[in-house]
Amino acid sequence: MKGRILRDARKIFGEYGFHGTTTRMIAQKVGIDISTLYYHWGEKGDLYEAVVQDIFEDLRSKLVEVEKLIHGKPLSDRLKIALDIMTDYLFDNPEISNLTLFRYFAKTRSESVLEVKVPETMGNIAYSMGLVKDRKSVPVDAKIKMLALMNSIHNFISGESFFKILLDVDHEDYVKMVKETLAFIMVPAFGQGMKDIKTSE
Amino acid sequence: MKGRILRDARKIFGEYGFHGTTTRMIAQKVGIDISTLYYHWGEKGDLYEAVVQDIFEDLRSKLVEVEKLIHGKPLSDRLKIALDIMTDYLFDNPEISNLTLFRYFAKTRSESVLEVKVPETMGNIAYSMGLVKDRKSVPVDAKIKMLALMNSIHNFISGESFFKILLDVDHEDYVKMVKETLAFIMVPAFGQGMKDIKTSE
DNA sequence: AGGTGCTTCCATCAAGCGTTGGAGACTTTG
DNA sequence: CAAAGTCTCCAACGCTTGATGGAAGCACCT
Repeated sequence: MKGRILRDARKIFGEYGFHGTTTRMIAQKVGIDISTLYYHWGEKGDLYEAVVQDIFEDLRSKLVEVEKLIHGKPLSDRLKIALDIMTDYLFDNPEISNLTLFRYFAKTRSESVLEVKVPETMGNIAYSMGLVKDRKSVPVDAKIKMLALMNSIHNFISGESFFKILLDVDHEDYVKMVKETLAFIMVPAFGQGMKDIKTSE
Repeated sequence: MKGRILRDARKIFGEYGFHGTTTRMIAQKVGIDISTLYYHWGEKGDLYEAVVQDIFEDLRSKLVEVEKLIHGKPLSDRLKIALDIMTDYLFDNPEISNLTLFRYFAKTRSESVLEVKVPETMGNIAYSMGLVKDRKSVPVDAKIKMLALMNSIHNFISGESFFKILLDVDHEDYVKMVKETLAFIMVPAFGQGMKDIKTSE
């Protein structure tokens, strides 16, 4: 039950954000009384924290999976494959993108432990992309590039409902266009700008 | 007074989003009673619509200004200048980025007339970037590229408070890094991928 | 059968929300 | 000077919110 609540809370929080979500909405989605929800998770903020923690872990383990998959391949292949897999994964779990962006852009009320772990993750992505040689000491300019990369994907996932109407395409075409656009932008940038580092491998 | 309310409402809505903002917060910021606010603007949703409309017009007129400035210049210069000016402008008016992203990513409750005007704007950007030759008939793949471009900027503006801590830099360095990163990613992409169109000018 | 611990629901609370009515104050008009 | 109009605030409304206390159900052990 505790897990079921967490799973449904993810979706609701992801759609409406922290303020836009009410505990009653979550309880209704699960099909239980609100007091049952409070029994298992305590206050709303605690549940939210747990949800954020949860999606963060999911995202991180997915990134590890991708890293193993692309290891050893040439740079532009690595990037294309990673983009492809991550895009598919996030389209299947849009709450991850939604909540990540919510966390970035909406006013934070209480600083959590999570914020320390995000840079670490960005460093890991930079490493598996071959942008840096040492996982431990990642320069800020590499981190901010990975941030831009990740956010571009998140944007397209979270904005789907809006952008789909705007571009007047269906889901299938939208997914295809997103992948093409991401490749169009990212491959030249990271392919070219990184050649100096690449040759030293 | 009506204008003063609009100006302050922009900031509050931009920081906390629609649900995160209360009419009392806005009134307090302006320094008036809530009923005065209601006297001038009616219900919260109407004020919010007005705010969104307002920032949209601001953004559009700024884009027109940029278009005039870069007209006739070679492509990579156009892009660099446009990025530079828009980044500075949005750092000065972060509510524009905040509200734009909020509108894209948070659940919409009532479809507005605005949504029809956004694709038109994206088409105009694509035109002034030299991506398309005809302002009237802009293909979807050009629009989605402009969307990606604009969103990348918005992301860095809206996420500043979060990313600044994450990267452990101050405002000045952050702005510098953002500009470098945007140029790093966008210039190769649009410089290379667009050469075929460029030559036909 | 009775007790114990865990889980669920009903009823309810105080606080905060969006919103409104009405009474004053100040300016403009006759 | 009075009347009309414009603006502002105080007080309050009904409703939704996050949150809780207590009773009922259920499985398990003795």
